[in-house]
Amino acid sequence: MLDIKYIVENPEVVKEGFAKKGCTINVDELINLYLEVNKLKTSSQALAEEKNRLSNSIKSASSEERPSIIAKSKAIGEQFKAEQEKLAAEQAKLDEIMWRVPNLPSPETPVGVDDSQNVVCRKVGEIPSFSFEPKDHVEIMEMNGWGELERIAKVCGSRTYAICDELARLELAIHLLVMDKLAGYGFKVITVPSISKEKPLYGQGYLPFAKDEIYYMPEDDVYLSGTAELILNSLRADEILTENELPILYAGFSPCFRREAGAAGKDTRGLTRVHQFMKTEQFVICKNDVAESEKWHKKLLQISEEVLQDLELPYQVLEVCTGDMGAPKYRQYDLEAWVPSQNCYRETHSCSNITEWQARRTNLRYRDNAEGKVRFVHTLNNTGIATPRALVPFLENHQQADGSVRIPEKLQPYMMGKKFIGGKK
RNA sequence: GGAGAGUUGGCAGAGUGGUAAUGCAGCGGAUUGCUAAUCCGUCAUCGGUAACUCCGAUGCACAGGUUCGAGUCCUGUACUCUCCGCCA
Repeated sequence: MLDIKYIVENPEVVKEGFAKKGCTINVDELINLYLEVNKLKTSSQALAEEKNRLSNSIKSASSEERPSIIAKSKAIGEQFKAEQEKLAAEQAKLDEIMWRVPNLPSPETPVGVDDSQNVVCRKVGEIPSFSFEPKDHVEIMEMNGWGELERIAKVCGSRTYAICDELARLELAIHLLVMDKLAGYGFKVITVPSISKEKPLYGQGYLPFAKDEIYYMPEDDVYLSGTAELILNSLRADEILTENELPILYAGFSPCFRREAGAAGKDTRGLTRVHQFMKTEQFVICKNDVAESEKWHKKLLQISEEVLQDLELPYQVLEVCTGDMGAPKYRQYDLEAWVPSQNCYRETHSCSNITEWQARRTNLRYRDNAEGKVRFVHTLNNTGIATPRALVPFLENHQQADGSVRIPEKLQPYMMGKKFIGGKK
């Protein structure tokens, strides 16, 4: 959500931002609607004022005066009610649009229409060369008896997964590694529910944009969360924090659910794109200052790069272009890890600065120390790690000739000291 | 699932139909001057205004209703607490 006053005062800036984001909302119509709503507010407030004045005079009025004042007040009340209804209708129109207004992109963000125009910032780590015919992750799992992908699809449907033995342990071990790392950086580790009411989905900016992506359970009027960001973004909703509480850093773990409705036919093999997965999420609430939130944005990126480095995976850093960024985002980096079987990099992390766009939706504010003013916070989010997707590059990059998989040094303490898992017995 | 109690500003907490007390914290100001204290001001959102320290509207969990007038009365919903039941 943007500040409507900012839109009114900077229509050209907003038009340019909308164009870059591929947003078709008509800014001039929006502004006119706002001005119309204000006019109605002014006129209905004048009636309210008169109505209050009359009502309050009744108490001290004599019994002869009362009936005529009551009659007058009643008549104005009717007028007021009619005016209110008009106002409510226009206000609802305005609100409906405001909930669809995207964040404006940062001036540094590359302008583009789709992912083909994302910019590669750097490549880190060496792409492995194998002295044998490398397998893809599904073959490695089959060879080691680590998967039940076909059977589980019959039981639970497509895009589900079941993994076994050392690989099951590995999945959890990676999350523990990431949680410990985040805790070391001062993040508060928190496990959150995967069940959400509707309001947080608007707060995050999932709704009204991506209704098809979300599981909904009508019996209970609740949704399944696609990310802990959803819950963490609303955890402090409606609060007025003190500036001294900031920044607030959360490392949120949760099972995540996505319908993947828009991804028919894509990544149907293996663990890349499943309906249910686990994610440890980085979430930051900081002061309303772009320099401050950009500093945190870089920090979150650095932490997730470290995660990939600890896992010894080659990766590239992308700066996502305006047309490929979601509506909430001011600036976004993606990390992609090398997947040998696909001969390309595939997304593992998505790191975003949302500035105050979500805070306006959740009404999350803080009182500024310097002036005692109430301001909206800035929020940022980044993947810590998401599994089983991260297991795809992991298994494929670390596979050995005998089918075993090497465990990087940083991860070994979480795997009971093992240097390899699987392979010929 | 059943019964009862509750939800008032950043926090605490009064207020049983007639303009939301008071205390604490934070912020601003003044005064005193042995390291702190005293006093004054200060809730949020929105509209008017070039702007405000000015004027006004709205807000007592949320949504309706009754009334000239609702924090207060009525209905529904959400959430919290207590007890009972069920349960991995």
